[in-house]
Amino acid sequence: MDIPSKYNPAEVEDKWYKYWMDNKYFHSEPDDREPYTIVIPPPNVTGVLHMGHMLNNTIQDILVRRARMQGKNACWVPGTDHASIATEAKVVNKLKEEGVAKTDLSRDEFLGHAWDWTEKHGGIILEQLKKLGASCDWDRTCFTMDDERSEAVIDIFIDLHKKGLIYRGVRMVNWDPAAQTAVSDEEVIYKEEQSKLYYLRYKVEGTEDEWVTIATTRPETILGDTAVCINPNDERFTHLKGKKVIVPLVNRVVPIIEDEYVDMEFGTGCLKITPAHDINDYEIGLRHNLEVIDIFTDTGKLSEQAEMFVGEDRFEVRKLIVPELETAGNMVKIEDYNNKVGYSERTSVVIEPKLSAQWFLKMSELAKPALENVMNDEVEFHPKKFKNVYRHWMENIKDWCISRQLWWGHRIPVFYLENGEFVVAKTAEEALELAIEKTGNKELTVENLRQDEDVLDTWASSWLWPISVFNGVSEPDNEEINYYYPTNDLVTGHDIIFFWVARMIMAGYYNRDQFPFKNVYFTGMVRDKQRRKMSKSLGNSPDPLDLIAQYGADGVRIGMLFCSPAGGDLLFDESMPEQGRNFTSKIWNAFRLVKGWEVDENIEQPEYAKIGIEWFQARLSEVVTTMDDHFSKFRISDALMLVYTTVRDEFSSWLLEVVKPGYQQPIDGKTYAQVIDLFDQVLRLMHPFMPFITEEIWQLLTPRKEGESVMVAKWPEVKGENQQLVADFENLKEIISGIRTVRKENNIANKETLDLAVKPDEASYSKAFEAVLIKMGNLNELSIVEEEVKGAASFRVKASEFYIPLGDLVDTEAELKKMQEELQYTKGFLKGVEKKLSNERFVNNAPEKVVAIERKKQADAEAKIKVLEERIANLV
RNA sequence: GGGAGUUUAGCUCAGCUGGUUCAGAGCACCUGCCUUACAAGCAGGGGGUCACUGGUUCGAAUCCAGUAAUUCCCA
Repeated sequence: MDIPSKYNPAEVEDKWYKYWMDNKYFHSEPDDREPYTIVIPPPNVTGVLHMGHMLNNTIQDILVRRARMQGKNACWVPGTDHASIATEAKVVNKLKEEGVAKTDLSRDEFLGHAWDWTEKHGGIILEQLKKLGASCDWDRTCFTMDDERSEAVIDIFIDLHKKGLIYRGVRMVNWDPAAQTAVSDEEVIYKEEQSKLYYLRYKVEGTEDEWVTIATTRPETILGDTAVCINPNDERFTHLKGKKVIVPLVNRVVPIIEDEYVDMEFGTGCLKITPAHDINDYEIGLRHNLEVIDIFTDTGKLSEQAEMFVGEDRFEVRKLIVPELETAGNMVKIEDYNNKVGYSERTSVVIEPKLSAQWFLKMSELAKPALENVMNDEVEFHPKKFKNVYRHWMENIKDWCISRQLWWGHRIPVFYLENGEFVVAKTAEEALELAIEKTGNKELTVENLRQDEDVLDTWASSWLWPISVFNGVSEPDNEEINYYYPTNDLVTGHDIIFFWVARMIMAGYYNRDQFPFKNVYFTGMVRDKQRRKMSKSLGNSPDPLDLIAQYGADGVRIGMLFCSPAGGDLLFDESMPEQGRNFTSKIWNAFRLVKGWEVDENIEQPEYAKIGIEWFQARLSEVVTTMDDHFSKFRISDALMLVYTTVRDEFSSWLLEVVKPGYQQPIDGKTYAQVIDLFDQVLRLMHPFMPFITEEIWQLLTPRKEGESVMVAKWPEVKGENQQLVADFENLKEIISGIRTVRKENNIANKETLDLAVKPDEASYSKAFEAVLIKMGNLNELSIVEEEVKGAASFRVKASEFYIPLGDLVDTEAELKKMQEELQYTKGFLKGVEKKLSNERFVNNAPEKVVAIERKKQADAEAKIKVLEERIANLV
């Protein structure tokens, strides 16, 4: 076999991905095996793969591949969401560039363009996930706006409305003037900004020169003022009670009202009230029955109601109104001021609080089981700390504004009659029936009904995702939903815990009285080395596909995970995939070594090989146990680190070096077969993390049948456990390490053989390992002695002593110094132990096991001190 | 303003029920080595007042209180 000296991921990856697809290994159908299910957090249909997706999907793939190897019926459902606002914004922009305004198009025409866009760009991201090795069941790919998913959204709307949980109300919403839609509280990002605080004075009605000064950051909103408010407890303003003031410029007379909301410390203690454009003012307005004057249009320009600057942009007006106020004598002063301004997450324009009629979903009842079952760990969060965050949000939950003033999305299934009443129905025809029933007017036609223009929030479809991908909303008793639901694990960023995770849990309990997933694994954010978020505008985000091309998918996958503790941020740096790639090289070279051996079936298995293999099998069992433990606790990066060190240290540096035949010598058949088997086991452990290289090597390691694959091979089981063997081997490693140190300190090359004399202590020296010791130490002779050896370098492992005769070379001074230091340290150590043991309360109160350990430490230290003291005495 | 988290080696972080190998890992650094699979490597090595102050305990990185720094979420 001709094995290339360098592993070439580009050649290998596409080949095996195709092989897996051709063999339908990713595909799942319900059967009698235990299911293991993950639904993908659907990425935006028009998005491209970024580093966050890489992390997220790598983790999902690891979980799903391992489950598959454990014999479960693993099903990872992929898909995308339609991202109402973001996609519509992109389509609007594209049309604009072509000289077409959205307002020139009919709804259907616009949706045609949106679907074109979706078909052109949608799915790119899923194709990119294939490059990463994602083992999704692509036959199940879903889209939040495909027929089944759309039906689910409409059905659930109708159902929730029937149960009285959906209502229409006029509320202050977060208005995005660019997208011209309401957005949820979660979609508003507050940023601290340097702005100005304007002090304006309003003349008191009926006085010549009496004024009231207020402070505001938004002077343009005075045009919508309908009151000035003072705190009833504020003695400074007692004289103003019951009076009226004149709003500057527009000269509207408005009342001075009293409300304890006003902070007496802030500004002047007087507050202007603009009920249409501030949530707090709105609530005060309701309490005091104030007029509401909406001075903005949906695009953020001044409306007719403003009376001035009509048609000008809101920020332009802020500049224009200041000189006007100065001229009119109303401007008292302007101060610098830091305040927080809300921006739309989608369009990055300043959010305008605006009154409008919207559809809301009542949350309090839905939240109850969702909160309870997270707090009692029915649904487990990893890491646990997110339970706090979740609880806080759930306990203060507000109704969810689910309507969006957009066209791209699920149109609200509400049909208005001409008299303003409405019916809720799946289709216009059904709506007509209901309308006739409601009005008793048989003359009604579809023409008399008008469907609500708005669509539903994207999350109103995403929250059904774990159910709707199995069509479990519209057909709640179908075979698939019964088999795959609830799903096992959800892997997602902690930034969408409210948007999505919380709402999915609510939907799960509402629809099926069952959690949607057992575990939620929250990943951190991928940031750059300076802890900045990866973003397009900063240009600090590498293109994942470039990274894959450069380092291989396996290298990128494990590179990302090396530094990715659960829930912690990941500080990405190119050295990470580089380290990942280096590790793939390491494995490749180990493979080349093994496959390069010539096998001779006539040779007996050497003792060293027999022991080395027994040891590694025992050690591997420990590793499997620890791995399973790590996975059960979602310590994915710990699991990876364990694989990494096992391959590099235990497998390559110890096992392979131990069994390796001499230069140009053949290896015996038994050892070879056993090493191949152990290599196979190791590849299986590595496979979920690095699927491609493990498949390549696994296929080349030994002849395989068509259709076999490491990805469906059995996950290694614990066998050949032997704690004593592993512990003894650790002593052996220390001895060999001691020999290496002696070589180094005395400049003795590795190829020069040495003699070693051992003054053994039973507990720390096992004769069974001598064959390995001779080989790994490159020893000429190994002898057991009862007395110390003079003229030799020495070292100790536990209470065993080792001598390497060096004749004249030995530096007695240095030896002595070394031993004195060792003695001093051990004495100090012993002192600490003795202090503990002489404390009666320790001996009486501590568990027996702990005391026994201390006694053992004491005995070991005493033995070592004795050895050292004798040796020093003889040297002096 | 309210709440939560974090603080352990130069960096990023583990440290699980207080007790062994409790002060660890990876990276970075330093020293050897082109040794026969691997220099994208191997063999070694140095480095920490576990933020600070107190408390509980036979025993604290670990539990409690306070202080400081810092991050995030919410308003």
